[in-house]
Amino acid sequence: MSTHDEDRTGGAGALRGAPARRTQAERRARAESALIAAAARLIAEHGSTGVTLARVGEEAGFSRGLATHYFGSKAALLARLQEAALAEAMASAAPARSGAGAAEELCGFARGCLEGVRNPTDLGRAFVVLGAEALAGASELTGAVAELDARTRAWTAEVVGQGQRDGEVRPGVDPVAFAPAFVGLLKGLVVQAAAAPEAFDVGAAVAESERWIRLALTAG
Amino acid sequence: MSTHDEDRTGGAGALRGAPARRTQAERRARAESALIAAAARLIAEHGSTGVTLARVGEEAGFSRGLATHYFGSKAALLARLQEAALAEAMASAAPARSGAGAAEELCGFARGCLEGVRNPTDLGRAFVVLGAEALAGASELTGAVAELDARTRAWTAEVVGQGQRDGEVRPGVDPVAFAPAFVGLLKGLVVQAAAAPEAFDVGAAVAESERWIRLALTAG
Amino acid sequence: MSTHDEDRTGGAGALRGAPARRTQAERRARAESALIAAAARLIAEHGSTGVTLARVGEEAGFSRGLATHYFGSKAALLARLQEAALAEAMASAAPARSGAGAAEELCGFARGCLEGVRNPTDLGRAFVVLGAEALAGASELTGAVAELDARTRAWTAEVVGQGQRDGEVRPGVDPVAFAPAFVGLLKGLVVQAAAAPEAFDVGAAVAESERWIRLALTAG
Amino acid sequence: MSTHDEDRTGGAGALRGAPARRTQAERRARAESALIAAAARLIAEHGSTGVTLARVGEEAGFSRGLATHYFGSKAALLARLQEAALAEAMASAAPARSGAGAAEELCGFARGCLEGVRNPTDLGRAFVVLGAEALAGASELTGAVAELDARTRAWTAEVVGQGQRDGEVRPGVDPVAFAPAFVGLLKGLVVQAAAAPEAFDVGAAVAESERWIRLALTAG
DNA sequence: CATGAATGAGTATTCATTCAT
DNA sequence: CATGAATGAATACTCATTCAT
Repeated sequence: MSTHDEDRTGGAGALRGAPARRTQAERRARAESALIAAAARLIAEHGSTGVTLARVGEEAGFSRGLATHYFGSKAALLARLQEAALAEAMASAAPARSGAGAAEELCGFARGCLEGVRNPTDLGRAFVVLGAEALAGASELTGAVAELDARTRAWTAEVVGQGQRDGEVRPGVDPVAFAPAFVGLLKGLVVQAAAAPEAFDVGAAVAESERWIRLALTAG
Repeated sequence: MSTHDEDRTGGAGALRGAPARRTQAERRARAESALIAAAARLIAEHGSTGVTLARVGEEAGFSRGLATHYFGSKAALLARLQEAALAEAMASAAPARSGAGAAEELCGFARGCLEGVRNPTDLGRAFVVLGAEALAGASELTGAVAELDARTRAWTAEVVGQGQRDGEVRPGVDPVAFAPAFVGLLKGLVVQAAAAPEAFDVGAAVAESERWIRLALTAG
Repeated sequence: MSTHDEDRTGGAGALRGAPARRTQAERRARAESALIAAAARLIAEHGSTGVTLARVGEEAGFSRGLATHYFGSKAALLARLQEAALAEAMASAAPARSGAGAAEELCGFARGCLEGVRNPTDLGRAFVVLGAEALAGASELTGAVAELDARTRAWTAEVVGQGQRDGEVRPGVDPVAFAPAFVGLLKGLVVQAAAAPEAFDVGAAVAESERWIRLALTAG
Repeated sequence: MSTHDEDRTGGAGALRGAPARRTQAERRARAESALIAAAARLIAEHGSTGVTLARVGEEAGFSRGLATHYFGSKAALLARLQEAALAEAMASAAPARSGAGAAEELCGFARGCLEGVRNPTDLGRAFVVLGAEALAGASELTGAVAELDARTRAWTAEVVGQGQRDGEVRPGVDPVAFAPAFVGLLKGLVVQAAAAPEAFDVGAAVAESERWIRLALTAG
């Protein structure tokens, strides 16, 4: 195909060749994205049981068979979806150090997490749902969730340790024990909010959580 | 059949009638319990997808049709299971006040929760699994989980408020904001531990959490 | 693409034109052969169910769509394959008369058949498989197999008749009745050997068969 | 049905338990037989590819799902069918010794086989078809076919050996080498006749085969 | 009361085929 | 000419549910 284009366009062949290929590839990539987005939407709304390959195809505006055609199996589709969702989650899991103090950095992360609860993306919700279902142990996502947790804990412990070296954090604090409590506090809030967003004042809960974090870093 | 026989045997009807009925009712109750226990086991091990009415019957040592016969539909069986699991969970959700101080009461509850992670019951695991799947909103369990959370938060706030009236808890603390942070901390730890029990030191994390709770109750 | 290049390079058109076309035709013929060979391989290994148009293309080292592009439909591909396999089989079905005596000619043919069992070609195996499946009557190959049998019988009868005219074969033998027995003996041995090559001594069986054939030609 | 009868016949209550069960079991057994018969019919006519679980159910006069319900998978259904067909085939494969002479016994068997070609049962045709398809090596029937062949060869060798001990068969004949030739002759005739019943005179071919067999047993 | 036979709807998956590039 | 994107029909298999015994 690139040859055809080059044959036609003549001169600027060097630039044209790629687009021709990209057209097919683009079509494919675009359709794949659409399918994954559709799958995320469906999972976010109906759980992974509510997702069928046929529905994914139709939700994305294609035929019933396309999702199967691309991903081969439902498991593969879910795997791809998890990959995408995990990448999105990972991006925020261990953010680059901002250079602010430890307390500020941790509290900023906490606010970011809860903000994600208020304006969730389909992919984010799908990740939560899949992660939750993975608790049954049936899924391969279990490992991914565990890794994400571990990564966030490691980042937390590092921030706390740095705060100690900077003299901001009380020396008696054990960064390694601190981390799971911190991660737990956030996860627990997120899960509560996900189950019943209106049942309590999320803003106040975040503020209270920040109070806890600052106390845990500095008080004895 | 045994009823038929006993009905027919007539004679000592006055004496026989009640026991016979109780025997029937007991048998029924016993079989139902066995079915629910089997369902809990299956869900705990294979997730809610792995549960079929036929398998429940066989897992319980009965025929393939019995679960349908008793519960009528799969939805009804799951509802009954949720009910049972919820009852078990509720029992520990808002424990009777022990009379100890607020900090001690909350920390004791925290230790109890994490203990539950270490020695889980089938019903408990089934509840976690169903609750997790309920996040998708597809299930009717969502409401139950939310109610459980709410109840635990209410209990927490009450304990904190009582602590303030007793002078043990710092007056500046807002019990209503405190509660979701407390519940979140526990839920988050439980979920982390459920996903990867060996990934971190649960005991140390619990100790650290107690430190946080005591600080949040008393420090400024 | 190389053709395009050649088309474009123009210049020596008179000389280039024909070769270019021949190259095209050759390429096509070569690709078709490769596709048919790939199909034969797949059928020989996995039965006709294991053959898909896409797999044939890939097995041959081309794209998934090429087999469809060339043959139009699966039926057409199988037809072409059968044609090719039949041609190969026919070549040995009624070999040119060697000029040896009838007994020697028939025994030589028998040895050749059994040799084919030991070193089968993909095309040969595909023919056996397709022919076997054709027994159900679903395929159009049934006729081809029958024709092949008929042709071999005709050749056999002719060899026997010639043997009678040469005085080598006993006059009482009916060539037309002799033929199906001869063909049956060979087919039956081939099939037995194909089903379980190690279950009996093929060499001894061939020797015994030769004894039968010589006796049937000469003894009373 | 039998229950109805017995219900009507009254009296013999002690006999009641079993029949009730038998009715269910009978229903099942009858339906299973009907399904297998339907499957045999379909395979005989359309080959194993033409057999669908749904079609089997409908052909048998039941629902589309019943075959799956009973046999669990298509492979299992085919296995059951093979079992049944093999049992039928085995029954004639190594018949009880008739006490007649070796030649008579073998020729009688040959006539029986060819007779089976003229009046085939669905199960018999299904066996031939499945056996033929098994040549591709994909099926598990390959082993069954091989075993059937081996058994027939063993019976043949035994008959020949006994004939030698009786002085009817020439001592120089090797029973073990004789057997595959004999079995091959029959199989080959059967296959030729199956492919094209009208293409040659089966009766004459059988007579000629008998001539071969008698010669092979007695002539030098 | 209890069993299990029978049904049929739903779903994943395969694959020939059509069509755009 | 060649690739591969997209479709849709066919089919194996699962399972809740109904019904006969």
